[in-house]
Amino acid sequence: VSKGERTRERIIEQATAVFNAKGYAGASMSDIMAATGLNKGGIYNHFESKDALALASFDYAVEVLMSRVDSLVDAEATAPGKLLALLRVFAWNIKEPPFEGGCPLLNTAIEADDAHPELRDRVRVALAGLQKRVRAIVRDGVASGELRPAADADAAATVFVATLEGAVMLSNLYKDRKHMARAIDHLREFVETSLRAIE
Amino acid sequence: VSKGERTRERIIEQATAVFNAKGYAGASMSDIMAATGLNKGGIYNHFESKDALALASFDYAVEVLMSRVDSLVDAEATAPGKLLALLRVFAWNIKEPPFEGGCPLLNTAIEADDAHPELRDRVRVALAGLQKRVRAIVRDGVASGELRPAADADAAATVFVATLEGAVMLSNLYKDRKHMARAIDHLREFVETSLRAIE
Amino acid sequence: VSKGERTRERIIEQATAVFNAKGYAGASMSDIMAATGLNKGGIYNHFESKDALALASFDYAVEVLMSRVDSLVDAEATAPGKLLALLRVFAWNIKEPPFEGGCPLLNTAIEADDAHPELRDRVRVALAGLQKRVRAIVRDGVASGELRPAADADAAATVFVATLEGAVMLSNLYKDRKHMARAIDHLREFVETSLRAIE
Amino acid sequence: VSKGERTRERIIEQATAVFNAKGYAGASMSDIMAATGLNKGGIYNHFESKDALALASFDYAVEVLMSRVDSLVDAEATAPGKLLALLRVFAWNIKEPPFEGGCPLLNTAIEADDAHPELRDRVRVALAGLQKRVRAIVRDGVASGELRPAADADAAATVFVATLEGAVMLSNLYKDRKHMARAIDHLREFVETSLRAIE
DNA sequence: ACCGACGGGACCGCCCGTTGTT
DNA sequence: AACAACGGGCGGTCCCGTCGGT
Repeated sequence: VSKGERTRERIIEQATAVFNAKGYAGASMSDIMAATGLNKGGIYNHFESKDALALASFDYAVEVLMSRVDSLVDAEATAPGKLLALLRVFAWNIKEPPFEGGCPLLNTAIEADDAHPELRDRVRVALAGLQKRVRAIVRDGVASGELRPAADADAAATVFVATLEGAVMLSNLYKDRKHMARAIDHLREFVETSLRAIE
Repeated sequence: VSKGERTRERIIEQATAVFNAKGYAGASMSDIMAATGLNKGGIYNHFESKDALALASFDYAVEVLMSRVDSLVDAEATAPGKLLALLRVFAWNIKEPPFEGGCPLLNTAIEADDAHPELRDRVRVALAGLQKRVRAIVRDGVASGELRPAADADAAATVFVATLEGAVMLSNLYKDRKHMARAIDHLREFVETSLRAIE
Repeated sequence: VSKGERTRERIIEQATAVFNAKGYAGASMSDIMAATGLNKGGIYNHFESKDALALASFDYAVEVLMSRVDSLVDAEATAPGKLLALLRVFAWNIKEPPFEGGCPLLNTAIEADDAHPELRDRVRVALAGLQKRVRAIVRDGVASGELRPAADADAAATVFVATLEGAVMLSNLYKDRKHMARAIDHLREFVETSLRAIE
Repeated sequence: VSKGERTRERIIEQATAVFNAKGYAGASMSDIMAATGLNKGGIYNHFESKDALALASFDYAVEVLMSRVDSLVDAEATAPGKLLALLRVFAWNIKEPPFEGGCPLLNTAIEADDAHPELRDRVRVALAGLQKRVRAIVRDGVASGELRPAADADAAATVFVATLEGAVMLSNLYKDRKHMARAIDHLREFVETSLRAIE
């Protein structure tokens, strides 16, 4: 791995933190210069524009987030276990956030929606990936008989993502994890009483 | 009402639309000049800074939002009726949004969280108001026997707001109302099976 | 005439001098700020971009140049007289240049040719106007019998403009009016021996 | 010839094209990197600054230009023949330009006049060389009796260069060779009727 | 001999807010 | 009450040139 390669990675890591805390528009290249300790020339050697850096940073954030999902969800064998694992990921993210300033998916979805088409498309893909994950778990669970046949995979995907992202917003706004805890309790109850197959 | 008073109102209304679509940092005074048809001096006569206008605009947005809540919720007599009415408010907001660019509460919560303390405090108050509303309905419902005694008013408040705001984000991101529809279906089911008193 | 109007004129006058001396690309907005004594905001209030100012400046330069042509050429009654008057205009421009840095038409033609289509189109129009002027004089002179019937108006237009602009370049390069003087002598001879009707 | 030597030549050749098309100020080292396929270090190994490269490029352009002059003029034996050969060089340059973007002598004379003293001095030398050439031909022609004794060598030098360079400007500006054709016709006529000795 | 990372600075354009003028 | 001129400053981008490495 060359020196430039490592610098590029370092820039992305630092920039992701800055972008997530201040927003893409709110973060200036000067902020990123300060965070990386590099000068203008040093950054523009690796990224041809602020936008290019923003996209790379978002991709990196998604990668980090999904690796957390993978590590906990893949460790579980059953469908209900995987769903509960996903809830623990969000609890983890609140307790030990990978990035300051809240969930990059939510933040970017809000900011990019009307302002930044390219970024918006990437959030769509990323959030669709998260929903697809839930959907697949539910479908597999239905097929294996762990979840009841009537379980609606699409609906579950929306409900999980919406509730959890909404709870991220509330917990960060009030700096109080109780909102996430309540959302998780609710979804756990939802899994147990509405999705899990009746023995 | 004086002429100046009416101008001030007009500025706020137009500015609210601009701020909600572009964000507080992303919207420039030029944007607001263009939206209002006024010149700099005309605006700064009524607001001493961009920030002051932002605060007034946010307050106005909350007012509009809450009046929708009032109009539908107050028309219902029972606790379950009021909860379902709240769901209809969010369906309404998706179908006929009072402002372009999504829910001002959510947008502002995301943008102001780390960047704008004054605004963040107001979002806290506004979202607390919304939760308090749910909480009061649930408590009244429990007291009146319409809802089961075990219904957790605090948890319900968080779950309602989190799920609905999360669904606003998804529906706006994908320009597809189905996410809101699913969230509403879920919450309706939640009301019927977990909150409503068993006869 | 409002104050802003007068400021705008002043900016154009000063900017024309700067642009003509340093070229459009070579002149910075800072140079123009220094020349006008105004700040960025003050200039961008009157011109939406450096380009817009460049175009206005070029138009102004052409105006000044053509007014010199008008004042001397229109004072003459005969075709040969008008042609010789045009030569005196170029002598005047060398002796008392309206702008530092040479002929704006020549400078702009060279710089804009490959780099600035909008400006190039304006130079084309301006230089075509100058040639048209010569052409009209020659045609009128032929019609009136002052010039010989074989006089080629188109060729004369090209020869006059090419020779004089080339002489401007040489005189400015060597800071020596003799090149212009020689070009003028040559063209005067050309008028007398090749164009003027034989009595 | 070493490898470095050949690289140096290649850089100069490519840079000359870039400088002539974009101007010395308008051309960036990035442009030259792109044109040469070399990287910064590769170029700065051979030239200590952009300026040094600009000077070398100008010298190279002059060399190419003068070799065209030599090849056609030296092939002629008589003074009038040499003068007409010079006209054919300019026709050739318009039809098959050695460099994109017009005559390097004219371009550089215009751009460097007020902005780049070192370069300006070199243009002076180069254009003085061209005029000296004409002057020598005329003087030799007078001495040999091919041209009439009254022929003014200095004036002829100025007139030739001014008219031809002016015509280069017009032909390039309008992308139309007719201006050069007219200038050449005029100068040919000038040679025949004003310079050539009367038999 | 050549590459590539990087510093430091200048560019144009836009920003917000003030001030004088209608 | 509203307009319009203007100051001062920061935004992202690109520049030239240096220097460590290959």
